[in-house]
Amino acid sequence: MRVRQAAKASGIRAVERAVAILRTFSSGAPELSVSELGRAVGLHKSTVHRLLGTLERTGFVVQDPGTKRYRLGLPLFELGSMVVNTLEVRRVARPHLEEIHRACGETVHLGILDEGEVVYIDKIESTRRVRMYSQVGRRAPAHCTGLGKVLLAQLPDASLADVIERRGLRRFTSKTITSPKELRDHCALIRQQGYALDTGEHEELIQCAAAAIYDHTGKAVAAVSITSVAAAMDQHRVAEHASLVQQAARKISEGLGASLSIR
Amino acid sequence: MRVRQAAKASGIRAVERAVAILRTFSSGAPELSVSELGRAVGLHKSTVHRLLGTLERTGFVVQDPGTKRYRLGLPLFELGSMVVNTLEVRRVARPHLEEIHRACGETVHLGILDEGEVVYIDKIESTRRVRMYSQVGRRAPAHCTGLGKVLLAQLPDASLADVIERRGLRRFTSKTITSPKELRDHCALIRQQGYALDTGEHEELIQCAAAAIYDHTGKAVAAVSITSVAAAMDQHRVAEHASLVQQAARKISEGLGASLSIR
DNA sequence: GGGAATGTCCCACAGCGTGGAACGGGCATC
DNA sequence: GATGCCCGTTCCACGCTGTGGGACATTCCC
Repeated sequence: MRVRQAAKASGIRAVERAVAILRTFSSGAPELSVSELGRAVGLHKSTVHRLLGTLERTGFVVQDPGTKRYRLGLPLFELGSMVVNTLEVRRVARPHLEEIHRACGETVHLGILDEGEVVYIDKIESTRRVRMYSQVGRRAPAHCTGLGKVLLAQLPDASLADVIERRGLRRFTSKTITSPKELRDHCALIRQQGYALDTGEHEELIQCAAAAIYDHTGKAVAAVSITSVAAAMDQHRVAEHASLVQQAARKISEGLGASLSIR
Repeated sequence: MRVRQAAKASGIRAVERAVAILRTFSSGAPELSVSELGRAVGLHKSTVHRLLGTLERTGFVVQDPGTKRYRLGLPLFELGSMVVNTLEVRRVARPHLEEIHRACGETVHLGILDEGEVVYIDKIESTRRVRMYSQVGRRAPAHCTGLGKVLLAQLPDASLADVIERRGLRRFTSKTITSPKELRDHCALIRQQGYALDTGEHEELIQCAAAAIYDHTGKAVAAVSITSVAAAMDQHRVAEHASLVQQAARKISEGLGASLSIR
């Protein structure tokens, strides 16, 4: 047997393996076979089979009787829904996201920072024909997205440095900020102007304006953004979007009990 | 040690226990302590503590550093989102749900049947002041909800009997159908008219019209419903809602490849 | 019809998960 | 301020339980 992890505050192996199996499923590969999973997590197929059997009896995975392949099950969806449904910010923000959407018709996102990455926790789809593709629950890098940058800008210097070190500053387009110093300067600008712009830094044709949401302690807990296709944008629209997200972010922050004086 | 389960095609105990811990979290109790969890699942707190530690390192739970209590973590949300995002019916149905909502302004639900219960997989909130409370990801009984009944009506007799036996026909209001025979007759009516009505059978003042969605094999895979407050309803509105859900359900079914001739 | 890959089942071994006990800290009660 | 209670956490020896190899039937593809 191949040793994968050299101990280090070891957890329960069977549980870790079960989780690893679950996390192997992705949008690109929503259905996997025993053998595929075995290769992916580096385990003997009999071991994987047993783990899958256990997970199936809990409903966390389901096996297609025809193809014998496995998918994730609905109980996971229920647990996952609980996570966001109990996120107060999501509840409070929803009506304001709708208001933004009514005002501009573009895609509106609500996101938080987790482990140095952006996680989309709510979304209203653009009514326009050309749309950006995104999904609630997915992750995106922080250093090249509006939501991410506006949240990074609120981190203490040490935390920002930590994120940069752990996640790196991968280049996605010619506009992507890949130098730590440049990113720090950019964050200072974001703090000063009160919103972040992403001008094709993650995907070439996508623009984005984002503003941070604060809780009652003054901590930035989430951010709201408007995403649009760059071609349709001019200076005026950019300013309008920036203004919309700032207003909404302020109202949501107030809804979370943030005192009016803060920002 | 107390034996909880008398074997029976035993799975991996540690994994089953980990899942049991995760499932102990609920909307009503989104934060739990080691001891609470220990009591809930019937395990020694040191065992629970170790399982939680493992789950924490995978991100499935997070511990509040202050209160020491545990919550479910975002990775669960990600996995759960994947489950619905890969549900084709949800993608196909979304625009039609929006269309219904524009037409009537009421709460619109998309739901499926899982283990004899309704699971809400999408929702558009009513714009009216008085709203029904529901959450995507939650479950509801099938025998007393529009979504549930219209899906039960599509089950083979044996499957319906199985659901009744396993879930029972619990009474929620004076209108709730609690007799198997009555439910079967009611299902026949639903099949005949092509939609189901819930007139306060689950919650006193809530009315609901629902229609089933079929996939390319002709199997009912989901259902769409309009929920409204009973007081505001008259015969005409009921008929309108029934018509709306039927039209939408037909279009969604077509989007899933159901042949036009079926229903 | 052969060959390879698959899913499933079984088994003996020892590695790993187990729960009891013990420790330290926080909180309410007296 | 002392007391007792309950909490979360850590440690450890024991023996149960998860492990992976192997065998088998089946399916798929050359």
